[in-house]
Amino acid sequence: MSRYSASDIEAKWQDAWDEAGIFRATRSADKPKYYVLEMFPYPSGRIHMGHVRNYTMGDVIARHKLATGHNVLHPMGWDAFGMPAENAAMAIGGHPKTWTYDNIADMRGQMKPLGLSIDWSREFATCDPEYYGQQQALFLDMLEAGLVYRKNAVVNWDPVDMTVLANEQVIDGKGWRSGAEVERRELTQWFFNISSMSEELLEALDGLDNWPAKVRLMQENWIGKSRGLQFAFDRVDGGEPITVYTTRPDTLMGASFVGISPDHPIAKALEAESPQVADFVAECRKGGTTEEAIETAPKLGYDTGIRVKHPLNPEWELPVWIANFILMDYGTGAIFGCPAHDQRDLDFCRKYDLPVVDTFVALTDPKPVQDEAFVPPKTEKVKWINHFAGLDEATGQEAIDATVDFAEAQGWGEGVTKYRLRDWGLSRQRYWGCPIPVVHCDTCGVVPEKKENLPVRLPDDVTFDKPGNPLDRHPTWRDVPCPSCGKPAKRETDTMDTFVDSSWYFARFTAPRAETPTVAEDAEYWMNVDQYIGGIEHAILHLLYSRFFARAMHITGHLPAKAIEPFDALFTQGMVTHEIYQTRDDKGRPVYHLPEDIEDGKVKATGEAVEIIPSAKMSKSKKNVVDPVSIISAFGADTARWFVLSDSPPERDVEWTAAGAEAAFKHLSRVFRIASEIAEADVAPQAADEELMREMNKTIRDVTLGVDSFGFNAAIAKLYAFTNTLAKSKAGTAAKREAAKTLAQLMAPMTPHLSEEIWTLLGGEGLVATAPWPVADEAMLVDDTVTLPIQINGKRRAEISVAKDLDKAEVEKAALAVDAVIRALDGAAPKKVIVVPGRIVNVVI
RNA sequence: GCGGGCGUGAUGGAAUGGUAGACAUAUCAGACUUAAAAUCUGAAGGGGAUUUCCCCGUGUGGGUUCGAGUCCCACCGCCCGCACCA
Repeated sequence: MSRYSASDIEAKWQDAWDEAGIFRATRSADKPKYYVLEMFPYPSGRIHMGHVRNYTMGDVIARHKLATGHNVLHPMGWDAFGMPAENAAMAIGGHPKTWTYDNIADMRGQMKPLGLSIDWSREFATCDPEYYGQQQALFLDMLEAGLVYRKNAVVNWDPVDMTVLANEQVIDGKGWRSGAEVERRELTQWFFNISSMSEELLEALDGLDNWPAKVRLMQENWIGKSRGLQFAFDRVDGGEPITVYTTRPDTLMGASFVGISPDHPIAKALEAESPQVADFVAECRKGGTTEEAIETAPKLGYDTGIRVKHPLNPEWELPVWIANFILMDYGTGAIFGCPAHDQRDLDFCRKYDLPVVDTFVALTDPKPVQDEAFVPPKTEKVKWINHFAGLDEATGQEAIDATVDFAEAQGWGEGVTKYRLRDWGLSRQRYWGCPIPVVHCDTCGVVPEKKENLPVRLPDDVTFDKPGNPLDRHPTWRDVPCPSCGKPAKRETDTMDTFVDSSWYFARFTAPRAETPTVAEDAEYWMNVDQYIGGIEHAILHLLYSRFFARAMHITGHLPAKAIEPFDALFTQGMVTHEIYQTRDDKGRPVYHLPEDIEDGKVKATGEAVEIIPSAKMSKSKKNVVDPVSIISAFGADTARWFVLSDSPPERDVEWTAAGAEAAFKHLSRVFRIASEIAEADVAPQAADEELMREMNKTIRDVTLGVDSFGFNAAIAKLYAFTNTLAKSKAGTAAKREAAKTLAQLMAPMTPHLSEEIWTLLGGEGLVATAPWPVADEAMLVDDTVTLPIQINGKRRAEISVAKDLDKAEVEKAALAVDAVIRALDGAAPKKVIVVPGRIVNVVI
């Protein structure tokens, strides 16, 4: 009998699957389709355990669906544009293209040994001209449909690197790479008109029943719908009225000032003529943009001297202040401050000695506001003081509605709905991205490139030795004739945000080689993605952008109406974590050590004892990483796959431990050994056969349920238990053989190579991967006799064994005859006896 | 501050309102072995009685129920997301 040798087995069966072509997705009318997709990776060059977990989960689903008679689409590609490639080119030379395609080759080489059931014939990278050319075509269609436009926007500009920085690349107001003070610059940029779909994107969240509630909620908050009143304050000096937006118009009688943003047009006008205002505004803009800085920044205000009239009482004048806490981007950039019912306004008024007027008080404890604003839930009833629309006791919401009606009836304000969601700026002043396919002509303006000229390819002959965008200084690429009038013109040198690339790749997988972005029949057949799997970190941007793109692609005729919500079900998996091993150097600074350099809590090389820091996400800087490649070479892919699924529920983090990995390997070896023994045995049928078959059918039921409901860890626990049962069973060889073959089938989604080997060993026909998934025999799931626990007053005191269909009265009789019950009753009659058939008996005394 | 989630043995975790701790790790004991590894068998929530019996036990306190880890209320702790959003 041979030993379990993962390396021999795994390569052999991967070849067999390839040869049989069983993972190639095909359209056919006779089978239902199933599209399972894991979020595609960025080609960093190395796969990590998080990838293994993510793709294994998808693979379990894909293989299970294949075995249950579906046409499965399970593709893989590369999110291949982006800054790391350019940074590498700047840091170590070379070309982003070479770097990226080399990385893709390396990663594919690391991924293939995992034995994933991927249709590699559909693979693409977003930096393939065949892909980004179609993306350019989509862009042009969206431009024509009014879904893309240009406007000025303020960006973080790094004057040394001559590039735009994302917010997270600005650290303490300085560029993360150059360290230069970041400037705010206004540039003309391209935007997707995602805000035009705010309401639609919000409402459709309701239909996404198979998405985590958490993700839907995060998107809802991100879209940020609010309903309020918009109205204007007339200026005493007759200047342009100041329009404000408020979600609490009911507190208008508590207004004590009007506040405007430092970026408000009035503030800007004053800035130009008054040095004091200019100083103040500069002060406001100085503070950092980090959350911490914003949070701790004190309230600053500047009285402009402008006075406005209260809309309900023209005699009542309010001062206009510039305040640093008012955002120009939200609402109208101007508010009225009601200190009694808003903490920010209260802080502000206390600081600048402005009046505080209560507009309502609590019903039970009516006292005026001191240092804490009174902000009860909008559903709580409160007592109103001198309410203009005549309310006395009412909830905040009722008062808001009444106020909006009142203002609209009197004609000085209107109810308005606003969204926090802003348009998606897609311009990046970068080389390694999808070129925006337009030309700027002095005569014709912005001219779309002709579709027959697509793709607008990135030029290869670029250098990164100078700061700035190489496209911008590439004359032969940049200087082109205008597609419209033919006069000399310039190409757009901005490229697209990489989120664009990942916003439609799922659609492209349905027809990856087509000469159009999608093909109607393929999209109709394969869409939607039945199960999408990825990390929670993409809960907002990637998923929201994809939902927008799917709608845009429908509008422009590239996706069917059913695909506007492209992901039917979403699963967000947890991370793979590991302990951190730390020592300290002679200056007391922490030094981290790789897990493979540690033995018995000591550094192998030096014998120094390490401090163990609790598990955290695997990261290179903390060195708490385990390389999938070395795990595969030590134990095999099946062990890695088994372990990442086994120890924790898939939505939670799983801790990688050496002991756990080893245990997984031992278990798979044991399964192999048990199966080998069965294959060689010859024992006649035994009385124990039936018991084994019953357990087998229960296992089929439980594992199928587990695999269907992302209960992978629970399914694996059942497989462990069944393996124990099989190992100890006294059944004959025929029954054991059947049990072991079923075990192979049930394990196949998780450990496909080992399962094939066992399947063949036991004389299974063809590949286990395509063998029909076992179905539990209902008759075998019900035991003839059941053990019922007997409770006395809800506490378990005994148990009885009864026939499964014994009627309630008989069960009650049997229960009352149990010693423990007789003792407890002590001759008295029970108050009540509850019999739950097949479950439990509870005797109340 | 707002919103959401989670608290179960030494550890990861299991449990359609119905025998809490499945399964696994670590631990301990035994078998096999010259020995070790591997493998196999068994023990194990806490406490008490030592025969198989009793008490306590799912963060804390209350409630609903014949019965609560599970449902409800309050509190404590931890984690995540958002945030001067008017």
